[in-house]
Amino acid sequence: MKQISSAKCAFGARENGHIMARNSDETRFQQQRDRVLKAAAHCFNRKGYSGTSLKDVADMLGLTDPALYYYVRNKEELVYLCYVRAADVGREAMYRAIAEGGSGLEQVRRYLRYHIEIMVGEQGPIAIMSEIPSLKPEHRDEVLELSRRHSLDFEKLLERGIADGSIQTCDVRMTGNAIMGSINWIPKWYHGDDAIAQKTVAEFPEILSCGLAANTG
Amino acid sequence: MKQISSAKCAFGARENGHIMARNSDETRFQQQRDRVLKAAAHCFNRKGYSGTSLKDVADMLGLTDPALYYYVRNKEELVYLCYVRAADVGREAMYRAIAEGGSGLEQVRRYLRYHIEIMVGEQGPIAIMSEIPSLKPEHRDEVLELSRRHSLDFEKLLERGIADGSIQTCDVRMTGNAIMGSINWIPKWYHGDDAIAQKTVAEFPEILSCGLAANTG
DNA sequence: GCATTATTTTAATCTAGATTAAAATTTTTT
DNA sequence: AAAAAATTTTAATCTAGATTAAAATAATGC
Repeated sequence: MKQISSAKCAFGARENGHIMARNSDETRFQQQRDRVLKAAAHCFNRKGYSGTSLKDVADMLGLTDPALYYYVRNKEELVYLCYVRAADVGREAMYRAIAEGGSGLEQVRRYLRYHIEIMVGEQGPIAIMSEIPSLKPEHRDEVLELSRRHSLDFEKLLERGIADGSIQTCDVRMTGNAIMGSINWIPKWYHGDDAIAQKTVAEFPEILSCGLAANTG
Repeated sequence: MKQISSAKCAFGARENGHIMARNSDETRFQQQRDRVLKAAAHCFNRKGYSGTSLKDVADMLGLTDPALYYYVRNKEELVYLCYVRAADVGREAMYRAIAEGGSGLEQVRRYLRYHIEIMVGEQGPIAIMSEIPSLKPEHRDEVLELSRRHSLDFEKLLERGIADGSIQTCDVRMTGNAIMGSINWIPKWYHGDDAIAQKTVAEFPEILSCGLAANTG
């Protein structure tokens, strides 16, 4: 009985925003839920949304499908949380990149590196946002909003670089679309090979930004 | 009765490769099926795979869902055909670009323009390949093969440009991943606005290739 | 060790939406 | 205009996989 209440409390915490865990039980719950989200992201990226059943996700964790309902209300919410998590890591990467200052171009490069490091690193896999439209309206709107805001933030970064002369004049909207597309597509071809992860982190940020640099001369 | 036979014939033609239509009836059948595939691509891109029912697709065409079974065996085949079509337009764009010759960089630029023109133009919408993993094995393997071959062809193009000095040395695999990701993601943000289509065709190829050009000097 | 709470399981439901069958309509052929 | 073929519809099924209920197990606090 109380477990439902506790679960509800945890859910409430999530729904209300970012309330700190009040005790170690909630922390454990959230840790487990994170494992669920990672497993789900892995399955969604590898088997597609319709191709992954809750059983697939549960199997990865050595659980049985109904156990997942202890952590999420339903499959829709599972997807939703995966997407919120994906948005979070992007925002986090950008936040860190900006906090460290430097020219616009430097910040862009750093953001790219951080975001990519996360996508191919420990914290991954990050779910590709393929099924936003089948989220329920409130969730869909929220994720779209997060996604839109991230794009706008990136465009602001580009504008900053144009303003400080480190980035050449360009259509920031289209440039943003291009670069974000590349990043969002990574999970399509990256499947956990460490060597490729290394290479991606080393090469990708440069590839994505080498066309941006202003001609200094 | 015979209608099934005729449908089978049409299916057989597709399965066997590229047999020309023997009479106008088959042409009409194929035209209608193309309309079905376009409608499906539109729905999949807008509503996600799991979010689009066959009824959604049928509604777009003023049909009823079972009517679609006259054109495709099942939903899986509908997706499969959408993806084959997507692969076709990419191959077609590359073929045209190469046929017109020029330096490696010129060919790359032309390919990008052609492919993008198709994606935001009349022939669109082109389905995003989000659900390859849930295709049945033979279909999945075929689509993956088409996709892989296209990537390799693009990498060859890059290598040609590097060889002839029009493109600066780079990791062609990663560069290909980056550029293809941008292109594949287009349907995520392009939703049929003609003005944006114009802009995309004008800006995108340049954005994607401006980092490639060798420093001539 | 007992009581309480948290977590997971087993065993049923439940349902949207894919699929099929048969009949009706429309088109083409002769 | 009748017959044959092509296309679409209406009316049922059918099923995988999500979801729920209740019970069982494990963990925690006292």
